[in-house]
Amino acid sequence: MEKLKEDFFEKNAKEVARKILGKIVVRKIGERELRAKVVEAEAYFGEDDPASKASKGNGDLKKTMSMRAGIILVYGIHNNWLVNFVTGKKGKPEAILIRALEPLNFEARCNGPGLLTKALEIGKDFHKKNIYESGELFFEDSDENFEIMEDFRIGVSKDLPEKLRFYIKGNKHVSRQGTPLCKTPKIKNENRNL
DNA sequence: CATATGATGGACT
DNA sequence: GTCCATCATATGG
Repeated sequence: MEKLKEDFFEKNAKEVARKILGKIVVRKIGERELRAKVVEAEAYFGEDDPASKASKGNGDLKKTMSMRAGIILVYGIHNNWLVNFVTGKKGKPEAILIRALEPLNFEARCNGPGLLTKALEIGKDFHKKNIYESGELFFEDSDENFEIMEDFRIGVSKDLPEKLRFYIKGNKHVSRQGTPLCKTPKIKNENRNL
């Protein structure tokens, strides 16, 4: 299968989050090549998205999200690294968060954004690299067919009134199949430009 | 430098 | 379902 190119990621984050499902993440570590299928992803926007830290004046994060599509964005939270990929046109702060993977040729738990970065040995050193040139982390296309579910994002305190989380129905590696926890009410946001 | 704050995960009821 | 250890960042003095 072919590597996914820039045009795949240049689209709206919501669309990319949906279409990345089923695609193959390839992580090369020396002689090893880890392959895993994306089973869950979320879309984030740097502006007009209260769930995104980039919306409240986070300089570097927002700047990175505005970079060219395909830039790898690594963000630390609690004691985990979360890996994102910049989407949309250059200048638009958008990204997708990879939340869960199905390991294909290795054994590891990848049913959560913090776990998959550990399994694939992705750390801050990948921040601002891109998936075209590094050769250590990229995506391969796939034409697998499956049913896509959508839901509100997980773990965010203030979500948009819009379903921006996508996952493969029935896949055991998805972090949560049921209703995600969303402690605070969804806020309204009419002005965003998705 | 000090402090606040989670895009978490796992253990537990 | 609930609780909470733990640490990379952001931000303010």
